[in-house]
Amino acid sequence: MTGPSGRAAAVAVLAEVFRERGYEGASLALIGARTGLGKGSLYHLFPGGKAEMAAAVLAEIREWFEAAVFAPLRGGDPADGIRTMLAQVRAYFRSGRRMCLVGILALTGERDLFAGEIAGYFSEWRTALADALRRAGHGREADGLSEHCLTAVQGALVLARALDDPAVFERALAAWEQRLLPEV
Amino acid sequence: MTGPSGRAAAVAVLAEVFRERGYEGASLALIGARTGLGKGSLYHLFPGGKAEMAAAVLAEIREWFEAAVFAPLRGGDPADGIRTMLAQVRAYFRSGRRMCLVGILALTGERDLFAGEIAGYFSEWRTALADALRRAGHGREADGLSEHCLTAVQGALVLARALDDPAVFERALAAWEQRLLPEV
DNA sequence: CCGACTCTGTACCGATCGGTACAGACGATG
DNA sequence: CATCGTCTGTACCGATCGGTACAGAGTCGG
Repeated sequence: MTGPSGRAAAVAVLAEVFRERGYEGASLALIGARTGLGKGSLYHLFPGGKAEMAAAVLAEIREWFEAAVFAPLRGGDPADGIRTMLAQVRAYFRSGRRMCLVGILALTGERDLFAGEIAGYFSEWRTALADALRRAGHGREADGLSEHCLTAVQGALVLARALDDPAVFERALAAWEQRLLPEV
Repeated sequence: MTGPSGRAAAVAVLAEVFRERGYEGASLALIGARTGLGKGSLYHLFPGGKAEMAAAVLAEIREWFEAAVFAPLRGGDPADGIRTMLAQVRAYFRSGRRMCLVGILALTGERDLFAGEIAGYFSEWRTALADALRRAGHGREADGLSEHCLTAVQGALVLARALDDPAVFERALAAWEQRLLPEV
């Protein structure tokens, strides 16, 4: 019964491959090599082929963020939720060394294939953060702040990779920690 | 003597194709169809093939930004330079409907091929903006502000496309106009 | 009118693409 | 041991990939 666990392990590897090479750049040959799975196994786990692999990765990402980031933002102390978000995001993106697959898929032509998942991911994040900010005392600023914080995270990932300097990402997160949680 | 003008026209089309499909997604067949040029002409204009096409596009982008954005930031009135930058960026990215090719190339595996050009583009922009901000009165904030402004622009482009909502880009630019030019 | 040179359409190359077919290995159940 | 469903390696498919070769069309100065 290696079914679900095997698939989960494959999804984790797939996520890294898609992150590093993009959707088109992740060939089945490369995927096979990295996962250690032949085409037979691959198409047994993901009968829909490459598109289903990417969809599975997106679903897993969404579940992870839902549990680790969005839920803490929506429930409990809002300041704690924001602190949790910042810490989880810093860890998830490996301080700027790991890219955001959702952002990558949004940029290239495959956006149309996964438009719903991509938009849902960001829009859920944005509204969850806005909710926490509203409860934390930011009044009508909450919506704008939330949106700008997400753009800052995405942009910091792009710039960190473009300049090959993870410190860009760290500085962006530090600045937003001060901006979202002004109380000392 | 259609040489240089023909090449310039081809580069303009190439830029759009790469923006829409990414480097790997822009096949020679598609490039041929969009430019109206056969492989013979294509390889006559760009003997280095696809890599040289992308390099030519990157060079043209760099020249455009150098003249339209970086130079105004470095010389003349700093506030005017910043206003010019915001207006040119808004126009260039078509209010969020057009993507940043440099950012796209930075994310996928082709980054290594063009690492120097990509890093140069952002680093030139960052230092030019920081210079203007310093001269405009922002003291030691200038470096941080400049970097965060660039991340905001890149992130806003990603989010605008992910949510299929150019207003995200407009809101980000408006917010940064207020932040960089507080004087009314 | 002649080469010489620039340009371009077409045929073609080997490699690789994503995807399919299928035989057999494997483990559980009887 | 027989059987059945799950899993997997391998051979193969047509299509497309980026790139090359080359013949011929157009365009010059001489």
